[in-house]
Amino acid sequence: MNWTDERVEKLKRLWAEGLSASQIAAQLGGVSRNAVIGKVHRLSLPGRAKAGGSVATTRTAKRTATPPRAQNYAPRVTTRTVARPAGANMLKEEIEIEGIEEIDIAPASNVVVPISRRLALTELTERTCKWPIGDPMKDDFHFCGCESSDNSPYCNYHAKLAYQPIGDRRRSAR
DNA sequence: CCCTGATTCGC
DNA sequence: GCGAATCAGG
Repeated sequence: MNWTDERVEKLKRLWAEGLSASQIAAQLGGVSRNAVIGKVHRLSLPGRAKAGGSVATTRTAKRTATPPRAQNYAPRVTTRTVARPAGANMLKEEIEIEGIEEIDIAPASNVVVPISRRLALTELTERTCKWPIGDPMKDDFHFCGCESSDNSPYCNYHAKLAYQPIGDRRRSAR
């Protein structure tokens, strides 16, 4: 990949927004984080205030202080729709999911709700939360990206929103 | 070990 | 100019 004007502009914009070099590299595609950092230096763009610090982490910590709104945590397991191609037959598994009793997933008021790091698909690792956010058909589609809990594709918070592990599913009375 | 940016230097 | 390798750090 070469540094076209378009890619350079995107680099400048994302760098100014505070994204890390690796995140920018993933957004641009075809370049490593080293390439991004090298380019930043060659462009004489202002470096980070504190070397080694994580801007994304800092922003997350700052925004986490925002009190969670109760509206976001209403039980919704039984009403959550499952995305699938139009006209596709409902799978047995999905039918069973609709039978799960409602689970109170509202966190206590003192629970810290992780804020999305807004990672792109290519930025996900084995230890980042893979909870999708937004419309996959739109530009701003991203994933939570918070640190995932052990043996889970999601962070602690989103794991509570996701379906329960098969072995732990509680059936409704009906 | 995960990650961060900074620097060096062969290409 | 480019970026992998490396360094120094959280």
